[in-house]
Amino acid sequence: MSKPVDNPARKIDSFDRAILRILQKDNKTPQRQIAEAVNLSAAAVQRRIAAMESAGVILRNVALIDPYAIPLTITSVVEVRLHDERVATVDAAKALFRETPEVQQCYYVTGGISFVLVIVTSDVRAYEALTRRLFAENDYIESYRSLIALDRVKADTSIIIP
Amino acid sequence: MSKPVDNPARKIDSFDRAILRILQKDNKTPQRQIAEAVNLSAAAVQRRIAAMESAGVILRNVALIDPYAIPLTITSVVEVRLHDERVATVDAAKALFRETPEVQQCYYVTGGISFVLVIVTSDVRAYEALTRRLFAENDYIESYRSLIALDRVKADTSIIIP
DNA sequence: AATGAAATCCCAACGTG
DNA sequence: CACGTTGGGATTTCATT
Repeated sequence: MSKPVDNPARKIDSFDRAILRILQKDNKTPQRQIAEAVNLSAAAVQRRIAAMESAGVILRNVALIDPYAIPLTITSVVEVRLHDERVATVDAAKALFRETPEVQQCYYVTGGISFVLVIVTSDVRAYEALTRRLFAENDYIESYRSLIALDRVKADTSIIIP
Repeated sequence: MSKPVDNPARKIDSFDRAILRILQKDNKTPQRQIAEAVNLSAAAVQRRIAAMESAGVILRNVALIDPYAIPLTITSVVEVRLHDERVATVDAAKALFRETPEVQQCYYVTGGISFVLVIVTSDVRAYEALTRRLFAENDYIESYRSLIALDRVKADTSIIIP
């Protein structure tokens, strides 16, 4: 499982939430401006941000990149079914997906299938080659289904450049 | 479809890619340090970042937040099927998903289903209420299937706090 | 929690290959 | 046209009250 928080588990109050709401739109917003928006001093804002970073509430600060500009033109959602759900099998699959840069997201889910992935590649050729390597040539994967995205309607995700 | 790039379409060279690779891990990395890593001057790095921002290559700069800290404990992948694929119907669905904060991601896809959503809510009660409102009580949605996430194996996404 | 000082970083101007 | 160097201005960061 993924670890929720590093530190003691900080209590998030409404000030923290207000700050986070701003930082998730633009984390370069000046602290003065944040302070004014949430009715705190700049120093208080600064302390809270630092605390949330060390507590793991704020995981990372990143630039969101347009995949089409790289260009990474193919976005695909893939449903993966495993042969069995033994711990060793599931862990092996998780490790594989974690270390594959084209796999931008991976969820282990209930409901008939095992994993849902979001994959981004430069073109269909690369996509075809990747799915062959990841799924077709893989023992513990029973089946998979590709859903090619026609539109990334809402996808504010941190694209990893392979 | 969603707009790829605002400006003329900037050509991304290997310097830009190297810079982006750093910024998507940590966009607060000092320009001096980036400069040293990619063998450019700090000013050149600054110019390239500014150019990529105005060209829309860099969409936004955001903090990634741990949903469990908010706490938003339920992550779910939902497959949605529409009654028909007429433009008006599809656009209405897109608009609905765009304006619903709990819908963190939305892809319009091929392959038997219409949309794949990633939804995050505070608990199962909120999730139940949301799916009722979004799907069950909605004319143009034929069916949907919820896949509850047991593990966010890889999910470096910008969580929107509802 | 607020204030002020010090360090750091960002940004514009200029000059050069 | 893009890069590098330099200097001014702003912001973050830290120490003190």
